[in-house]
Amino acid sequence: MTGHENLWMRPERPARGPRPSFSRAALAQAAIRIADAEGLEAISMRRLAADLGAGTMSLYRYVTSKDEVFDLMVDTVVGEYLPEDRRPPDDWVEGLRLLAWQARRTMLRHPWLAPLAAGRPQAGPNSARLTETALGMLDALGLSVDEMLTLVGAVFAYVNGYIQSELAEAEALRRSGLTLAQRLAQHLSYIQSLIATGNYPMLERMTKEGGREYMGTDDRFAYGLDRLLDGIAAGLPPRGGPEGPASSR
Amino acid sequence: MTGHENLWMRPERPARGPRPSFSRAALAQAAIRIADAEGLEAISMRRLAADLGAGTMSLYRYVTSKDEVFDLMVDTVVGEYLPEDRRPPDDWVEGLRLLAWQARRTMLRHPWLAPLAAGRPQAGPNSARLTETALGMLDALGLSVDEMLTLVGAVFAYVNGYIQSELAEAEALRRSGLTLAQRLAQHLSYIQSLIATGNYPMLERMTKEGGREYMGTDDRFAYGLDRLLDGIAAGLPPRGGPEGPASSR
DNA sequence: AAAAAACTGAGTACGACGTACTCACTTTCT
DNA sequence: AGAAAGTGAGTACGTCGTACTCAGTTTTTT
Repeated sequence: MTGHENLWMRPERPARGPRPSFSRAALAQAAIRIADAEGLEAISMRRLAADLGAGTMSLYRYVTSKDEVFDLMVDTVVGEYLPEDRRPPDDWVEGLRLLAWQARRTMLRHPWLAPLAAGRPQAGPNSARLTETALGMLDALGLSVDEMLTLVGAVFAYVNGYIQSELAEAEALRRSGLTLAQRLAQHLSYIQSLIATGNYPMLERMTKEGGREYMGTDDRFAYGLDRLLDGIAAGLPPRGGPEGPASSR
Repeated sequence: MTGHENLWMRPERPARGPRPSFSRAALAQAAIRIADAEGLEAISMRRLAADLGAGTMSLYRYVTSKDEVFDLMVDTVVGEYLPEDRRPPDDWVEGLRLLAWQARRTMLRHPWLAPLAAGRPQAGPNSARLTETALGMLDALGLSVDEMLTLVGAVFAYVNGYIQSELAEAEALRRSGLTLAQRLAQHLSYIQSLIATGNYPMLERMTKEGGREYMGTDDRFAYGLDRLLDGIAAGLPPRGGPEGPASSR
């Protein structure tokens, strides 16, 4: 019961016995390298062990399940969200915007991250640093901790949601092996068959205006992020007013 | 090349031969029933076939891969987002808010939906109806189709992101087999060990204020959604102004 | 310095998975 | 009526996560 059932509380190195051949960090690095190069599904315990020059089952000395490998990967890479200079912008809006963009850049650099992180609670040291940093930006606003958490939670919900849908599209394209034009044409011909029923006037307009993709995906990301931050800022009390996150709804 | 490589364009029933014992819809229903009761990972082709009273490989007459089963599930359930009355609120903000809440309700009713939908582009008939409905709500605003898509994309990004993080927490709790209190205590003791380093003043404050969970998760969802809709509405041109989604950033 | 305790990494094995392939059979079109 | 084209069942293969065993090594204790 007092045992260390949590990855992050379990000591990396036991009190006695020979020193391990590698470390959790090395394990995470190796896994990240595989996932970056060949995608998440290329990671198997056998493959990972082979890359590390270890026996497959030896990995279970460092980690109790494959899932914990994923935990290590996520927490390691989440560290990249954090700006390198200790003191980010004073303005909290600029601070959160910066964090959001860093998150976006990181998730695009490691396309496996967004789906993986979305499916598990963030619990490692780097996630803690991230939370600490985000809350620190809101310190001067005079909100309760719960209000702050709600606020940054909303921003990260948007960021994760947006990037995931963006990546899902890219992934589907990659897996289909088609060119973008081919895929669009295929999708379009299905849409056309729906339009033929006469029940989809907006989709019909969509195929006619045909611009598509004229606004880059960076701009789309910025649009939603900026609107959300605008809305949050507008809803904050000018000074000690009654309009904090708690009183919404 | 003119072949039907897409699930939705492939005719369900071929021109000749005996009639199938069941339908794609029945397949989707069976899969949804399993996932609702036992989770996504309980779905295997063998299990699905057994539930349908069919041979395992017979499923591949209806679907070319397991992934297409997931496509069917997602599109089927996405249908539940749509309000049953043809004419939703006139106000576009109320319309989108309603859609967002319907999505939330559906995703909570089918906890496997959010992670699954996030990982694949929406391409089926019900997704098309959803897009049609959402765009229809914005018709009177005088935006271009791309601007509309950006707008509703932002809202759905938030909705998906929020619900996924909410479900991830619940899932982790379920899988750990602990009570909420136990899990919180465990998490807390890790946080405490970090705080002991003195580098986490905000987290320290967090443990002290200790309220936690005083704001329900429905309220948190509403907070971000309402702020986002506020921000979008505020950024719209009063009438033909220069401030549409396109000119952001 | 010696003995005991504890951890190491490699190997083997198991059950479950997605799905390719084969084949006797049934339905529908000509 | 015959032929074409579909049907569902069965078997088989390769891969996965991981439980278990065991000889060997390292560290702590006496």
